[in-house]
Amino acid sequence: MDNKEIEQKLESKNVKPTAMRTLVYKTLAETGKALSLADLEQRFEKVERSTIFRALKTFEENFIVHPVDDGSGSVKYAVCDDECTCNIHDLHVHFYCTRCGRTRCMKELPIPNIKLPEGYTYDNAQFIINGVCPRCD
Amino acid sequence: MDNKEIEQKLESKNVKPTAMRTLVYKTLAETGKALSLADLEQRFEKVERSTIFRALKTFEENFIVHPVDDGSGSVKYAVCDDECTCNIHDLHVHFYCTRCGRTRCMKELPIPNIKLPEGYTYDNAQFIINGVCPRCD
DNA sequence: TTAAACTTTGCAATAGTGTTGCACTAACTT
DNA sequence: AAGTTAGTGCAACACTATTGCAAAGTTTAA
Ligand SMILES: [Mn+2]
Ligand SMILES: [Mn+2]
Ligand SMILES: [Zn+2]
Ligand SMILES: [Zn+2]
Repeated sequence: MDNKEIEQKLESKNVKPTAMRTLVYKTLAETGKALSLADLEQRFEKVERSTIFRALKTFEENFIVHPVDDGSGSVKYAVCDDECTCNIHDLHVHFYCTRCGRTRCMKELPIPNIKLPEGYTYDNAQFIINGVCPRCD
Repeated sequence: MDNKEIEQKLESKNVKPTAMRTLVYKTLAETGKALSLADLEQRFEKVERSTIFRALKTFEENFIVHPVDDGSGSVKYAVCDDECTCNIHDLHVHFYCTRCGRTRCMKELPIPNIKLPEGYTYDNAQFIINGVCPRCD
C-alpha cells in the first residue's frame, strides 16, 4: 500500500494525512496485526509517544482503526475494513497467542449473537481467545 | 455467608484462611460483582494494596476467583463457582455497564463454542459485552 | 503575500495499575 | 521455647495512558 493510497484512505475518513499519521497507518496496515503504542514506538525510534497516541485516538474516533484489549496489559490497534463503523455488525473475534504475544483479527469469525436477559442493552463487545498460534505451535 | 463458611471454603481450596483473605473473599462474595484491586482497597481503607493484591493472586491460582478484564483499565475479580477449575467449560460472558462501570458475571451465558481455523489451539477466552445494565437504564 | 487562526507535534509532567524486595510479625513444628 | 515457614506492611519501581503547554507547521482570508 503506497503513500498515495493511504492518504486517500485517511482523507476519505475525514482525517488529514500528515506525515506521522501516514507512517502509523502504513505500519499497522503492513504488519496486518494489532499493535500497541509501545510496539509502534519502538518500530520508529524517533517519533514521540504522544504523537503516536494522538494519531491512534484520531484514527479510532474516525473508524480507521479499532482497539483490541487482549489482556496483555496494553491496548492494541488494528486497521478496520473499509466500510467498518465499529458497531455490532463489524465485531469479530481476536486471537491472542500466549507464546509470542501476537494478536490477530479473526475477521472470518464474527462475534456470535448472544441473547441478553431482559433489561440489558448491547452496544459493543470484545471476544478474545487465548491460545497458541500456528507459528508458535 | 459467615466467616466459618468462608474459612471452610478457602481451606477446601488449600488456602489458609487468614483474617485478610477472609475479609477479601467476604467482600467479593457479598457484593456479588467483579471488583478491582482499587475497588477493594477503598472498601476497607486501612488494608495494604499489596496484601489485597497477593490475596487475589493466591485466590486466582487456586480457582477461588477468576479475573475479568473488562477494558475499564483495571482487572476485576469475581468469585468462582464451587466446582470451577477456570477451564473452557467454566467460562461465561461478562457484562460491563458503560454507565455505572459495574461488571457482572453472566453465569447463565456460557461462552459459545467457536471453531478456530486449523493450527490454532484454544486455552482460554474472555467475552465481554458492553452496554447499559437494568439499574442504569 | 502576509498576518491571523487553527492544527499538529514534541516535551515534560502526571495519574493509575500492577508488581516486587525487604524487614517485621504471626503461625506452625519439633 | 527455639527454629522454620508463611503472611503482612511499606516503600520503591516499571509501565501504560494521558494531558498542558509552547514551538512549528499549515490553512485562510485580507
Ligand atoms: Mn480486529
Ligand atoms: Mn465471571
Ligand atoms: Zn504465537
Ligand atoms: Zn449500570
